[in-house]
Amino acid sequence: MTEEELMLQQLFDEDKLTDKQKKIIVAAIETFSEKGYAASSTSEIAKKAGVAEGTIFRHYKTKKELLVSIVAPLMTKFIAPLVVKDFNKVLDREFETVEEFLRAMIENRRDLLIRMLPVVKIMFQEIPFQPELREQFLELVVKNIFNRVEKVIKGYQEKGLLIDMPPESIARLTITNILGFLFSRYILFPHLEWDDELEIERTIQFIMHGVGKKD
Amino acid sequence: MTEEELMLQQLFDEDKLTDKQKKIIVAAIETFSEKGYAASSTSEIAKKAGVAEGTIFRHYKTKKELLVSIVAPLMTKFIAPLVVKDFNKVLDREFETVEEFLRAMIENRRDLLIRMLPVVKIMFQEIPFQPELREQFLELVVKNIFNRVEKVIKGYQEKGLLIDMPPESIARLTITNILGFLFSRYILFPHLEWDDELEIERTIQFIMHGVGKKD
Amino acid sequence: MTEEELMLQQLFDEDKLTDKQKKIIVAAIETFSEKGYAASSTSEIAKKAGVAEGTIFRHYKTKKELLVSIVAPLMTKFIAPLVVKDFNKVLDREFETVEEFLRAMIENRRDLLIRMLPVVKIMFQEIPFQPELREQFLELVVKNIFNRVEKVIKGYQEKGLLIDMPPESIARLTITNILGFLFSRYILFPHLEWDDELEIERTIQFIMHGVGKKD
Amino acid sequence: MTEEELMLQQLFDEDKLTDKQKKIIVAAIETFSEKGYAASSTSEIAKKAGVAEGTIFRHYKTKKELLVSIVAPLMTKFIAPLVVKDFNKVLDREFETVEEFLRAMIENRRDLLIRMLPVVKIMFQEIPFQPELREQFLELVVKNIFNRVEKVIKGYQEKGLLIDMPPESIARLTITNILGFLFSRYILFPHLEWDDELEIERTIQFIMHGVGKKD
DNA sequence: AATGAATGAGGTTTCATTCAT
DNA sequence: GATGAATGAAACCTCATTCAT
Repeated sequence: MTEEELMLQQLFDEDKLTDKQKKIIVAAIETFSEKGYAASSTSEIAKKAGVAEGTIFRHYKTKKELLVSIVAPLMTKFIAPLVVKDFNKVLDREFETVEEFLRAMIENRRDLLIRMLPVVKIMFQEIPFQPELREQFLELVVKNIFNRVEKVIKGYQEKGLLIDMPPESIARLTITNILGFLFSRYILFPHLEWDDELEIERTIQFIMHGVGKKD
Repeated sequence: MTEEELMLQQLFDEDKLTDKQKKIIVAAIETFSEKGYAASSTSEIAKKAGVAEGTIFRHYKTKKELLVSIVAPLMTKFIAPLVVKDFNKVLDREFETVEEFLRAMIENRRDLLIRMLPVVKIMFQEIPFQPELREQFLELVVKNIFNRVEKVIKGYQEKGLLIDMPPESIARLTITNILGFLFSRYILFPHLEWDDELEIERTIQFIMHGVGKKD
Repeated sequence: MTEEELMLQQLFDEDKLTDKQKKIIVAAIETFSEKGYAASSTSEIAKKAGVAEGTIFRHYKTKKELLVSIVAPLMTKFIAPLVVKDFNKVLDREFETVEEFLRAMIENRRDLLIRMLPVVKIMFQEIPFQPELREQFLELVVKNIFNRVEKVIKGYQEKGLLIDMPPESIARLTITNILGFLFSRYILFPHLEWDDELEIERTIQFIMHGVGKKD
Repeated sequence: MTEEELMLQQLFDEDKLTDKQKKIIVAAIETFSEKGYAASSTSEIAKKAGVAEGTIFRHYKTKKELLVSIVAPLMTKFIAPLVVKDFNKVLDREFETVEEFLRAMIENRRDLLIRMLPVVKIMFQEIPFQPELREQFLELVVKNIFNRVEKVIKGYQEKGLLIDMPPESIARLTITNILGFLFSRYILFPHLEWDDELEIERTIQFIMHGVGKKD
């Protein structure tokens, strides 16, 4: 419960939520994440939250609104550091090498992603089926991240630190590897033993140098 | 319809399916893929297939059996070339470089994956929620592929064509990038314009050399 | 039950209704008529019909569709004799006086209206709230009846048997009195004692001569 | 709002209503009239009134009490002039002809009826379903009006101004026509164009002389 | 083999009403 | 007096599954 409240703080601290609302959100996240949105029943969520079923619908007009209200804040939270003014200037100054930049970004967002893992899971599960989520995701995350990240990539390309592949491809491949690691690590095979720091290092190394032997 | 029948041939040719069964499977694949398993109703599938609701349950005892009967064959089909005897010897002889091997593997399985895309989508959507599927997937695909692929990787490492990272990490990173491309290309953003051949080339290049400039 | 089935025969004989469907309709008519559409629950109707609640929704997609499917046939049935070809010619020949015509019309439709009384009640209760019913009513009943009746009225006016008031006003006033009688007789005060033949005679007399004393 | 307040003054001036109560009543009348009592929700009324849901139940114990508190005053208001002492003497002196009497009565109550139309609509809609209202209506309106009106009719019959039909029939037919006009005019087809004065004249003419040509 | 009417459990949502603040 | 969060019963409706034909 403590951990869930911490997670809620991260996602929802700005809103003033009543006690019951918090319980509903925690229960909904847990249920959606375990069984998927469509297979979760509001009655089950209500029971798990210790709340009358009607209470859910007093706060969220529909079940889908409950879903969106859970997933949407994650998106804005996730891109938060990217919408800080003068983002790239800061980056240029702070990180001399791409490795440092990658390591900082991964560290920076990893905590959030891990803590939000159930919500992240819900988000990726439902994006293919919920047009609202898809639009929000494209609007908030894809446009923002890709725009900003492409600028950063161009900067490093001009410094001669990255190859001349189109920035959007570099962005796609890089993000794929970061999410792919997290996905394997925390969603597909969480029960295997992982040396996180080592795997992150390997992922960064892979992104930078591939797996081919330089000779 | 012709395309769907072709797809069925690929997946189900060994079974003798009646005409109605084929229609049911085609309709189920389409519906599960569009709306997800839990959000698809058997009545909708029956309507789309042009059969009576009862007919579905004559062939598949439950809705879940219908799901499994659709997804399971894909897994065996997918790993088919890997279970051929002397798989790695064949590989060793045929491919002198890792690039060639990767290109061949991607080309070889890509057609199947793309043609089966709706089924692939269903598979990945439902694996987290259906223990039966998860077990089958781990047993058939993960163990088989990783075992075999690790052997191949070791072979190339001995030839000095791959870096000394542990084989399972190389496998993970490589597969992540291939699936990551297919996922972005066909599931997340199928409506964007893609130059497939080019992106595959870039993915292979990325796997081999990363994005850092060699100097 | 026998009477309800007779009523159903009148209203629905052309459709092939299953046994359960008939029971649903009978129960729905009874319930809607007693409590009003909005205050009737589908579960109550199902219980009264001796049917599972789901069965109602197999035949009628929504509760409103059930309402419409009950009321709509009444409208077409009611105007049936008016859409017979050469309606007015027949009338002209058969009835020399307006009184005879009125008496014939009242007799002719009265049976139907009385037998259908619960449905008639439902219809008038719901027309103000259900746009679908209102439109159907205007389209089928008002346009048809008024058009035809106005022709008849003009015929009698040309013969010098009716005063020169505009036909639509004569129609409105006449219909008002017929329905007003039936409404008072069967809906407002059914428990009072009525001499039907006498009241009909008085209503006709009233329509023809008013209540003012001719001197 | 001004018009609604005027209407409220007419109906409710004797009670000391708080500001919120007035808003609740106005909102309830509007909602009940538009959608019917059973299909109106207290939450919608509260929203429309700009008060909290609980506030309604502070003033009216149940939803039905709210209904009754709206409709009941109309009944007493409506029969007000009829319960004035020496009603018929006054009438006898003032109106030499039945036409004048009818015209005066219609004019006199028409304003009230039109202004109160939403409440009238509610009243007629709900009388068949609410025993309380039905009893009140029978007690206050029917008995009072019929008793008094029959006396008036007998007076005119003795003067030789009305035919010898039983007074209750004359009353029924007359009232039918007046209400029938108002019902058609304001409830069934309010959107059609009407020449009110003309229709009233025709209704009076019809009541007095019918539609048969005197020859 | 195929149908489709029927089921009843369970889904989401609405609602009148209560009560702590 | 007023609020509005909370309730839980009941509303409408959906659905996987069964079974007589």
